[in-house]
Amino acid sequence: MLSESLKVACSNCNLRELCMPIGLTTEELRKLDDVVATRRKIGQGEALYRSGDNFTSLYAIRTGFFKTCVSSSDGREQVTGFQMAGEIIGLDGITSDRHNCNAIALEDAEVCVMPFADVEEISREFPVLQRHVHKIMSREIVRDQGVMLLLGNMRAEERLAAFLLNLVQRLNARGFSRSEVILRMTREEIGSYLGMKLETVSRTFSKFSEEGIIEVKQRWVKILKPDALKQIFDPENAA
Amino acid sequence: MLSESLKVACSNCNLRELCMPIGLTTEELRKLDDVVATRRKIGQGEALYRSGDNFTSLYAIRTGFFKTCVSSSDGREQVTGFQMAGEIIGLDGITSDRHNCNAIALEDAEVCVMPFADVEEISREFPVLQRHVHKIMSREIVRDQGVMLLLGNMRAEERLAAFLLNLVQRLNARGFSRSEVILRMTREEIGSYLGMKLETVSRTFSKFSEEGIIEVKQRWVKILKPDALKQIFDPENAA
DNA sequence: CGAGTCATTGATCTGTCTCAATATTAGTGG
DNA sequence: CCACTAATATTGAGACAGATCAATGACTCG
Repeated sequence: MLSESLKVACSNCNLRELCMPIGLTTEELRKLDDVVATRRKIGQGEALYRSGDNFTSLYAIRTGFFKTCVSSSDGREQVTGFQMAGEIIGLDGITSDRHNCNAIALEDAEVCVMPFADVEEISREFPVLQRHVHKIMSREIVRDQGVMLLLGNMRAEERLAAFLLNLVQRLNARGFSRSEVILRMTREEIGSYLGMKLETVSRTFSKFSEEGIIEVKQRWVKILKPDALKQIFDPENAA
Repeated sequence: MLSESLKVACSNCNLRELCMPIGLTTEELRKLDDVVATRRKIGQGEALYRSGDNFTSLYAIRTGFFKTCVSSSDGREQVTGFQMAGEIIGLDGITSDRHNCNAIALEDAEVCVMPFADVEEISREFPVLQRHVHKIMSREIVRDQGVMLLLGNMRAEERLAAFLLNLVQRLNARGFSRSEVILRMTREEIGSYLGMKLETVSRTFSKFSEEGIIEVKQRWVKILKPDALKQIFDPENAA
């Protein structure tokens, strides 16, 4: 059995229920395997791509954890998202054929390289895949709208609560614990994402901890009262 | 001559250099005319679509001015963007087949209705159009990243300066003045978009006015020193 | 012309930032 | 294996940008 060639196939990737192959037939999956021809490893702290780089491909994260960030000309940096296994990054490059943000690995990572020309070609052939690509882009737009709501309307505690819940929810969908997380990012990166200073992030963690809602020890966080967290950023709809 | 039928055609729409038909051949344009079969008028204050509505179509704005906004379950509203002639709205609905935000006309408006299934069909036929649709979605993602940078990193003055410059730049691309604007939105809507309270918006307008950078009289704004505005939110790269 | 919406301005309050000191952890080389 | 260094995290005290509360003014539209 060609275990090597099996490895690089979407058709038996254990992320296929989260990633690109979602809802495809065997036939469509086989075609997709041709698109995802190569893999790429990125060491911790390294960039998968940087703002200004030529755009050629989308990337499906196989393992590892990324942040994407934009920076203004005067050096201010804004983290625009954190991405994990099964998520697609690189969409920002399509408009101008150049990437518009940096994608940095927060731990050693591996991605599947999907040349965008090939993605488009196979999309023309398979409406199901075409729709899926569109949904992925639209999902990113909807996510961004949620971040705007967070940045524009919420207070520090609400932001951090929303952040934690979103993180564990996504990790849970990947088979990890719903209550324990090892954060892959620094307080500064969390703060940048949430529009607050690292000291405020740290203080807010401590506050939650004092209130018995979570337990924190540096990067390790345990959620003791998920409902209390929900109530913080969404008082009406707390479960 | 069938002046009526000419009117509903992309092929002789005066927005075709800004909107969907960008860069298409005559043949492709003719096909696009079939997609854009209908128009719809929306009165001031009315919704083109609301969060939760079934998603069926994208909309190209022909005339008028829109805001899009999301609201959290506890009633907080965040304006996520202001859209004008030639811009495409509705992309948020693709992921879940339901719209995820409200699109409200800020003045009487008319849109071209583009059933998304038709857009996808013609995209499969014409790679140029397919790429264009992808670029439109990617452009929205990049725009959203810019808003995140604004909301996460900038102070009130910087936000308002960036907002004004962006607005006149887009109006200018549509043949309007680069220095005078009639704002179509209230101070509260500007504030919601920029993550600040309406009083702060008003005060910041007044401050710019005192400094001789702009002239303001309610909804009417004249930009006297565009470079000074640029310098506020981008000290390094001011023209 | 009158009622309602929207904008401006003032006075005060507060959440978050800033500056600063200390503590913890991870990484490095002897 | 341990000391040393650099990076990261926590915590405190004080300052400030923007929020809040409140009153007045301007415009719009039936």
